[in-house]
Amino acid sequence: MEKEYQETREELIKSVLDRQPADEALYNLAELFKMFGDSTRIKILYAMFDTELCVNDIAGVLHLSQSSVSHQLRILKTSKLVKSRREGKSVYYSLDDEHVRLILSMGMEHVEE
Amino acid sequence: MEKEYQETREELIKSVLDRQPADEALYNLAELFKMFGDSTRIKILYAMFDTELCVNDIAGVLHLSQSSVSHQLRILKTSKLVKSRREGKSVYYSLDDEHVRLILSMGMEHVEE
DNA sequence: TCAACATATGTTTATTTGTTCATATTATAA
DNA sequence: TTATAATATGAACAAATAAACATATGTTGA
Repeated sequence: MEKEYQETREELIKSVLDRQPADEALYNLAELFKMFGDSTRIKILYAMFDTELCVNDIAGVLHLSQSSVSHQLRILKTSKLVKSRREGKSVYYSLDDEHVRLILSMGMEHVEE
Repeated sequence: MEKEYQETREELIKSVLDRQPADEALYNLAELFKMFGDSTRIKILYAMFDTELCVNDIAGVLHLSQSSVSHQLRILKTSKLVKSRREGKSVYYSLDDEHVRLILSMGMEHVEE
């Protein structure tokens, strides 16, 4: 009856709230995925999937402007998705973390279905 | 020497290009991640992590407007991340795919470090 | 120190996108 | 069939953001 349904519903709502991660965690999670949510950045990340590359190489390979690549790399670095090291005039970028590869692969799997 | 380095470099570039997925696949991948790249949508998805919910419940639990939730659910449904079934006046939404849970979990793991 | 090369960064602009408000659609019960 | 509840949708607006352009910074070799 009505009363029982109400209680069950409230319990459901309560359990959802209990399981729901803190807003801050979810905000950070969204920020993380946002990094992968742009074609240019995805291309850059994939190009570095198993090798480090310098800015000019990335721009050349992907037919992007140096400025655009540099801007995006900065964003990716701020988000700790890539790291860099300087060698002479060049700066070599690479994926910062095995998780980045995992997330990329997992997403690609889903898309390829 | 210069020549050898050049060849190695060119080979590297070539191998990167060989491994790089098609632009269309990368575009689709970016579109997928874009869905997870918004706080509101992430909250909605997480709320449905292990239960179906109707629009009003989601709006109530997450303190969002009915309109906003409905708009976002439509976007999520178009992207095949959620599915829905109607029961009387209510429409129940749930995650469409085990991959969605996996991607959420993988991302959360990375964030929680 | 100066020229060149590689990268970084500031600014502007155009586009995308999430929210709100108003209204339409759909379904149920009286 | 009419009132009400639940959801969907269209339009306007504001905020976020990616790209382009110009310029600055840093590095090396002559």
